Amino acid sequence: MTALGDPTRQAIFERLVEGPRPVGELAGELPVSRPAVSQHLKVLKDAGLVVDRKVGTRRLYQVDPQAVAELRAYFDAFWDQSLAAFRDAAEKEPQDG
Amino acid sequence: MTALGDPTRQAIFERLVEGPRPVGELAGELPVSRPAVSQHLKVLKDAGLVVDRKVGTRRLYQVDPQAVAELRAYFDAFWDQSLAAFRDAAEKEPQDG
DNA sequence: GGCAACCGTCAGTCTAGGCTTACGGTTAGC
DNA sequence: GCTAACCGTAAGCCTAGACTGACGGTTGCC
Repeated sequence: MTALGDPTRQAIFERLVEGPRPVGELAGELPVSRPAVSQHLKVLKDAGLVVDRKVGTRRLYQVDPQAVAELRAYFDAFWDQSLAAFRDAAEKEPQDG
Repeated sequence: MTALGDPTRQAIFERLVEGPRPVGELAGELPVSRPAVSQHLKVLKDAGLVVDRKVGTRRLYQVDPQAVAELRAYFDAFWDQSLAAFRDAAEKEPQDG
């Protein structure tokens, strides 16, 4: 979660969802330098959100679907829980019924 | 996403999933002061993640299920997309046949 | 009215971390 | 071997923002 908190990192993440991309290409589309992108990618990689592989002199990064699945499950559980708590609170605090 | 990036804010958010809580109670469970919790709650509220209501002299905060639903949908779409891109990349880069 | 409990906001401090520049390492092509 | 392209890392700067202490406002109770 902390990894996706930064706007730049989220922008990188969203681009990597579409498919594998090299570092330089990402930096060209973003208002930050290439090293900055490289650092963000390291954070995303350490968080397990992206994977990388070398292709020639370039390095391709891509979103790991399994990590997204875990985030999905995280909010799935929270949705059920918050919905139940919300109904519960609505019953105890009836404003017009 | 930025709102949930901070660890303290995430801790608050996770507690509010279980049900409505007053500010002072949250502050008692966390290693930060009450004003800090109040400020975090403001951020969460501005982001639309939580809702609040006054009950006597206290103010109860709670997670808005609809906001969680949106986050869920966000990662849902990304999951499909990243999975498709992942398979695609695997076909183009067959390491062992 | 007076007191206590609970909370939001302001001002100020201080640290985490995002960014850039500079450097070195690796790979492809000749 | 030489050059160029691509990238990761280190050092340093600097701003956003997380936190605290102090204050005032509101509500409930006697």
